[in-house]
Amino acid sequence: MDRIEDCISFQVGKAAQQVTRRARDKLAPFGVTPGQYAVLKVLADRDGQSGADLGARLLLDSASITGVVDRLAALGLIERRGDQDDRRVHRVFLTDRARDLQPALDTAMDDLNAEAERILAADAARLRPVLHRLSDKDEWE
Amino acid sequence: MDRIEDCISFQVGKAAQQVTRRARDKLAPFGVTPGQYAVLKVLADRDGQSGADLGARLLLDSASITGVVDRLAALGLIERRGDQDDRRVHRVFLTDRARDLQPALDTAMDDLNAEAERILAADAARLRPVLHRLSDKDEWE
DNA sequence: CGCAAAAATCTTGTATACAAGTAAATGGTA
DNA sequence: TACCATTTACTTGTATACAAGATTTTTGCG
Repeated sequence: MDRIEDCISFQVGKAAQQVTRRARDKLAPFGVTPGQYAVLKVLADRDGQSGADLGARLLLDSASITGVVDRLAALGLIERRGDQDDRRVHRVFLTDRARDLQPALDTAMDDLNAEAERILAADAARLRPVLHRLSDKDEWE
Repeated sequence: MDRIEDCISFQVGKAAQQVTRRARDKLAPFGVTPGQYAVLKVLADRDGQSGADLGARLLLDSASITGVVDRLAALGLIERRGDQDDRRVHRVFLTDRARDLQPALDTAMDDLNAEAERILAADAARLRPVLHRLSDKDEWE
């Protein structure tokens, strides 16, 4: 590899950076970041998940989850409640404010996906499984 | 989009995260991060570039460049020298230590690329132009 | 039962990335 | 020439992401 631009890690990284930047712009009017949106989205699917649940679903370690959940709590979008049976576990619940906000956030992200699909055109269908393979740590040796 | 996993921004982001994690592991024995490697690689191509040059090539803003260059300077891998003609400009030069290190870093990253190509197999050739389109801000409306 | 291993969360420190704003220097123009 | 917009780099503050480690609680095993 002579040029950094030919390095696959650079190429994937820059694509992600650009897409994330777009997501940030789309979500900014609602005061939410892409990472925060991801947590809200997972909780909308099933409320009251633990930090470990969120980390497993979003492929993030416990420190990253703690940070995002802290900020969502400060925004009044989620609440932490201790689990009754296992006192190590803190479960995360959406507030009414988060539930009110959700449709607008989903619309913004649907916009983003539509733009990406337009750019990708016929390659969109092929791209997804490829990205999935790269994301899977078991594929790496 | 019902699930965050179907969101293109999530998929690209997680692929980049995994690849970057691999790059970090490959480069860690040499005390260098992926971002630092990118700057060294660009300087190996042409020494003495300005911060603005580096930012244009690596698609980073001036604050990010300042940070990476600061840390490379602290590691003794680069030196800043003021430009004679334009006193706003600080040019960045590789040290001998960086030049000695470069071949090992390139080998590590070549390894990473080979692994990625193995995972991507027949899709590798198709993936690159697609990522390039996603990275290009002019493609986005 | 009692204790070591494992699990869940949080803390601290490092490295990006970006927004917004500052200061110094340059350049074009009236 | 005087002045203002632009450019370059730096600073500050926010948000990730991860490594490493501390704490609390649970679990499994002898």
